[in-house]
Amino acid sequence: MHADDNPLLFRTPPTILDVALEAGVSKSTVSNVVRDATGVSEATRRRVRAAIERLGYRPNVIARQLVKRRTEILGVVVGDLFNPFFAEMAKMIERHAAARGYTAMFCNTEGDSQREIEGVESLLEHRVAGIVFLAFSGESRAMREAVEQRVPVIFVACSGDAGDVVSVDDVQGGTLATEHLIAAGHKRIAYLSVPELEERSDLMRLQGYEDALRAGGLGPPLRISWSPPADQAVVDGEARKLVDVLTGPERVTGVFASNDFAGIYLQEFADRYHLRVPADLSIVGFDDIAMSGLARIALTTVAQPREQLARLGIETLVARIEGKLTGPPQTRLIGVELVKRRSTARLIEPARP
Amino acid sequence: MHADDNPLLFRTPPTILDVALEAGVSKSTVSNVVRDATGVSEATRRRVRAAIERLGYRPNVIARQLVKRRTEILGVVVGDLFNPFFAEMAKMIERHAAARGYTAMFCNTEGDSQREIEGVESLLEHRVAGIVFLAFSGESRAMREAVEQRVPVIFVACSGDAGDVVSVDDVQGGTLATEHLIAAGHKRIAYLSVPELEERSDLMRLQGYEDALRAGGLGPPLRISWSPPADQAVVDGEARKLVDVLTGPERVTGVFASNDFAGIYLQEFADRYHLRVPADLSIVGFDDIAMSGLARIALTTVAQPREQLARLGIETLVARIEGKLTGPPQTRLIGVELVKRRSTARLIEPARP
DNA sequence: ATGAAAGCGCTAACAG
DNA sequence: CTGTTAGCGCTTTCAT
Repeated sequence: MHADDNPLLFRTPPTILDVALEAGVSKSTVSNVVRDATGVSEATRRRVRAAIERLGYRPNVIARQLVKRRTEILGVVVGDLFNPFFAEMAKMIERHAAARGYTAMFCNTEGDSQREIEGVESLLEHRVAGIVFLAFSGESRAMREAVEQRVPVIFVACSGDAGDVVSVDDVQGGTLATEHLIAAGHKRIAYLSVPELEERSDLMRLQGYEDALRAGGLGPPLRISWSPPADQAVVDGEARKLVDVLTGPERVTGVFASNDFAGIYLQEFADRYHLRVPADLSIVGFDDIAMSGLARIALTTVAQPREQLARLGIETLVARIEGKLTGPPQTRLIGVELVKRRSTARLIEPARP
Repeated sequence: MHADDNPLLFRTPPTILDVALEAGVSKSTVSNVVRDATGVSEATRRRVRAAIERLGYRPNVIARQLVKRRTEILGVVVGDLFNPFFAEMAKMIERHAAARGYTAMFCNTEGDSQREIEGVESLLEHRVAGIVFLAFSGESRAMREAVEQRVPVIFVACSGDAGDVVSVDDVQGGTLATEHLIAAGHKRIAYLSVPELEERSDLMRLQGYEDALRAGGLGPPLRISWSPPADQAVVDGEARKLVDVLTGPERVTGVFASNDFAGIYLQEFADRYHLRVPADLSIVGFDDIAMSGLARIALTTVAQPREQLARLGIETLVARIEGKLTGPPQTRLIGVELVKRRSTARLIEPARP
């Protein structure tokens, strides 16, 4: 009947033609059955189904993609799966994509823009139907081409101007976090960022921090860049020992960390140096990853509604892909909430002379 | 020259034919240039390269896959990205795959065997070159067909008999963990597992636990199944309040948790009930995820060499794919080490009458 | 060194 | 209701 007499061993996967031969019909009929197209008699349908079953036929998505000139693969560009925020987002993105019939192809950029470009390049070669950026380090040639070639792009929990954006209001979040510290009586409040966070979100959270500082009559802003668990950090462009920033009379008493990952590692750093959190140092994070909610971590943080971001992100991207959404890129900003936990407390000022 | 006069807007991606026309050569020549094949004069090569650049041509991987009848996509079946162990493994697997020219396609099964089957099915339809299981819930039809159709399969940090295995010695790990508790004077030691862990690893760690218990003259084994953060747990098949197991004169003083995730949530549970870890309860985990190393968590645990697992796993799988490794499935078990931290301590026995 | 031609497995008109 | 046919964009002999 078909090429291989031993259908169970060492066979090359059966094709639609094998099924057609086996069922005694034409390729098209098999195709119609497989695609659940109308206009196939119930009898034929059954016969074809039986043949498919017998042969263990599985449609070759690649051939289908080639002729339809589109895939149902979504590219997902992730900052760093090591950071639970990305891992949790990645999981939700994958789930929503799968629910809508799309498969996810991941690229972990590890914050490296070269890897990001290569990743996008590879996604584009695979002709993904759309790209989800969970982190985006900046415009590049690959990006521009992606847009030119009309691959819909969405920025989820980050931002870029090549496509739709579904994100939180980073400025508002930064303000919320900083206001919380100000309200607790802190005067010297720093902004801490780690290299893993992509630049735009970083800048906007910094912006919110600066706004709040100014509004509170405090200042000047103090910006710390730190790669945990290093001893050194860059403070306002100058290399200093991090511990020096957190001790002494002029010490920083409140830190708004650009994300929970940074906040938790700062807390770890404080523990190591016997600085008490929150007695000596109050810390606010951003994201509200699961870990931050543990009693032992108890990080006060700005919560990102991850589930909502993922859902809206996929919804929007799929609408673009399927042509149900047209027009210029849309930005949808979701409000954030501060979750108060035990990493922040009212500042106990030493008595002044 | 080619179909679209405005190459920057709304164009369908240029094909190899567009490039050929643009460069004034044949498709084959372009193909030869793209694939860096020998036998193309330097002059032609340059002309073709220029045309590619001008048009922004990017080879269509799908067409290539169709004709070569193989992809360079690796399917990765992940248990649950929410668990940092999987997230960290996923990241490393992706990195090693990318380093060898393979792209990763992920399926998050969330411990659900139905989702696992659908995921594998989808991977198979996409004609992935191989499948990496980071979690495996059991044999299924899809699995059997995967093997029949000769898609190489590898089980990393888990096990199955349809392909090669690169994993740790779960029994040894379970023994190590339990022996540590025994050596610290604990008499009533329980084994705790959460539903997310796949069955085979679970069973083997349980086995190691039972072995150690027996060797230490202790017993009978006590097995707790718990879904954090529930109050109830199933203890030796019987539903009980978890807190009751951990309090009272006959209380369990040492727990070997089947993974860090479970261990950390048990610690959280203990904190909530004001049980002191390790004074009232010693906990040993398994995996050594980054979180366990934080001073505030400080979970004693059996470390899985994740980097090594990922590297060996991809190495082996790629060797199978490329035909450099043949013969029956191989199992490679890697030794584990106990990392002692502050979640375990010597048992202070109350004075006996 | 280059080109022509035959598919890879499938879908989608269009005929019958 | 079913079959025929013409590609999708690429690789790969085989000629030239």
